[in-house]
Amino acid sequence: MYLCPKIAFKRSVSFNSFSNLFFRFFQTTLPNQLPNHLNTNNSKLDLPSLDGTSTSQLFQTYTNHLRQCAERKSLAEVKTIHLHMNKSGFPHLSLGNKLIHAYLKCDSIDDARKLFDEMPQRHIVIWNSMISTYIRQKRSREGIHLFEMMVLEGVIADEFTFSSVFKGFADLGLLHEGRKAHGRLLVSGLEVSNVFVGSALVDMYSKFGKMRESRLLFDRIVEKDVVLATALIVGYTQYGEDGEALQVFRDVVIEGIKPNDYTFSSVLIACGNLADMCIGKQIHSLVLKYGFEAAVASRTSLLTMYSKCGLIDDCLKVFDRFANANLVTWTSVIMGLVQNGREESALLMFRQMIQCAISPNAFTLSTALRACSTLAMFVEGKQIHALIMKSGYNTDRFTVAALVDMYGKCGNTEMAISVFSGLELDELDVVSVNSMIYSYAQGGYGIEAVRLYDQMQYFGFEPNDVTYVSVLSACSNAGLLDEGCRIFSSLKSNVRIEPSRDHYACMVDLLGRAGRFEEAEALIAQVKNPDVVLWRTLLGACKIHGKVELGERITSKILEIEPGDEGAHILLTNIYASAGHWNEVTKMKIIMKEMKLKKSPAMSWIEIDKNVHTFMAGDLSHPRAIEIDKELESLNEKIKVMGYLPDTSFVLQDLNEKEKERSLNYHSEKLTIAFGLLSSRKKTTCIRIFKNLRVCGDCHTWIKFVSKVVGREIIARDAKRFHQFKDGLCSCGDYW
DNA sequence: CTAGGGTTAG
Repeated sequence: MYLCPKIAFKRSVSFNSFSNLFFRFFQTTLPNQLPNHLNTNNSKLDLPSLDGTSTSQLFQTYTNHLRQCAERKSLAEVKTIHLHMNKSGFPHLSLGNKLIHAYLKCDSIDDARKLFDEMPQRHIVIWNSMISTYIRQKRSREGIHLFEMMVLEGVIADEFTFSSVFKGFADLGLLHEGRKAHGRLLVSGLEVSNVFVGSALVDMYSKFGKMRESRLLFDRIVEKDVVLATALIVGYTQYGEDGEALQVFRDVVIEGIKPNDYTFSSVLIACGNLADMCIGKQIHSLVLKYGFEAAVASRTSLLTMYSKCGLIDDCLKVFDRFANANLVTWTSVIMGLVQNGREESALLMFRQMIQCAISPNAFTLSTALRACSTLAMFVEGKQIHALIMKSGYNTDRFTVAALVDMYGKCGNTEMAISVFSGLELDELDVVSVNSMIYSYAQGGYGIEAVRLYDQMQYFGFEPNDVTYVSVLSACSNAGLLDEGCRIFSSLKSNVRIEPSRDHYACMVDLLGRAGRFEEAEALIAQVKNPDVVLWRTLLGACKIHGKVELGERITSKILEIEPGDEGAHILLTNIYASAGHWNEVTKMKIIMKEMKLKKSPAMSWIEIDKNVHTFMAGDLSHPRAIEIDKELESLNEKIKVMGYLPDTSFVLQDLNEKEKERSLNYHSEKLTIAFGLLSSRKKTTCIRIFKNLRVCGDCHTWIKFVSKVVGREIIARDAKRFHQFKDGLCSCGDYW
């Protein structure tokens, strides 16, 4: 059927002067034999025998076949035709173009490039097609390289060229190069007369955050359209000028430009960023009016808008109307749930999504991890870690930061370290380092946190405001006063960061607990509008140091700012109680009763086999209360032998010694631990409990003894940090 | 025969 190469050569030499070159061109780009998988004997391809077929007939046949194959996007068929040309030695410049376009239609830009490179003359259309395909396929480097080659060869770029290259410059982050191309465009006079070119340019400047230049260009373009307007709107939303984005939207709609689903999704993002549910709802009704509710992207932004406005139920309603949600939509709704404090539902959704055979990506996984962190769900978190390892997202920096954060919040500093240290230096970023520092902080590893903070700067990472909060709270948790002061002064000399209340709060805590009240107060005086949190922190220090008068003074300051402040009342009551001023305690209780302020009751909880068991202080309502009581009794007997003495000074009620001891015995954390020990007798499992308030001093000592006597690791997360009890010692070093 | 804008993150 096919001609032998010799005959093909003979035929080819009889063509025009390019023929020799073209013969080589076709011969070299493809092997003579197609690989088996491509050599499908497709019946649709009916290639002519070359004997007795005229050149013009061949040309027609090839042209038709190429057009059809390109429409079918059948790469194999295009290759078969290409091979047939090779065998027949049929070369033709315009067929070279058609062949390249056929390859491009079949998404095989590399095959197209091979042909392109060997062409002696290239039409501007071919240049444009190659360049735009590269850039569309995210191979901007090659696209821009071709553009530069084109310029060097003296080919004049036209409106088609310009409308694709700017996206390439934006992708590669080459602002300067993009500007140079813009200069070339100015010479050509196409800048504002062609809306395709104009919107590409507006898009590029928007992506570089050059919103002023974007806006000036936009205003100069004569015939505006919806794509141009969307490019500008998107730019504004991405650089935090959401109000401006909405204004542009209003303006163009008034001018008669019809928004489409692309426009709506960006406008809805603006509403979400502004958390403006009023405008958001209005835009929603416009979406309905224009009939775009079914378009997937605008529905995703629609539900994100609702979740960012705090209307999580409306967000779920939108989601329920999705027939088959895609990964992005699922991820958005899971994210919405997490952001609105519905972590359990978020994890439920996450599981549902997997059941729908949709594989989570890095976005989904890090969101699910955030839900686990907030709830300190260690077991779930570990399962998601396994998913991450399986799906290969373990080098994604968002995901890794979320993993470190999850382990940190679950009190497993070792795992946080292990995940973090698995990162190569070039995979690190400020956020993952921050997560690690904060994990150290929660675990009470102050020295390690400070060391990592010093190291990160050695490796050229610029600390940000979160870094300072993390490292300062590490110092405050570990009582590292000198280090704290050093870091705080470095923060103050850092011109890029304005110290926030959080930073001050750490320092006030550190100074206050060290008993340096004057310095702490002087620090608060430096804050422009000191809020109650700062004063409350200092009030907490007063409690530790038994500073009754200072406590009273600070309380009145707090009540000036926030008359009904619950925390201040409770703290002052506690200060009076620990100083034994029972009359004052009674007065405070009456005041609080009159003001209808209620102390949030202490409670602890533990998760056993996916069930959460909650205990209040003195709470004997648990079904296994009798066993728990017995367990407590036996524990107390054992540890008293070892030297445990109940410290009744922590009982803040006016009771006699015996009653005090009894009250102490039924603190929620003790009940929870006794129950935990009852429920899991395996020595290697560690007991993990949570408490809504800070752990009390007597309980802290008690747990240390218990960890030794039962030979088990006990981890307690209180309102502020983790305590890891092991062999009679606690990771906090008794400073908390 | 070729061209421009959008959906999820700490």
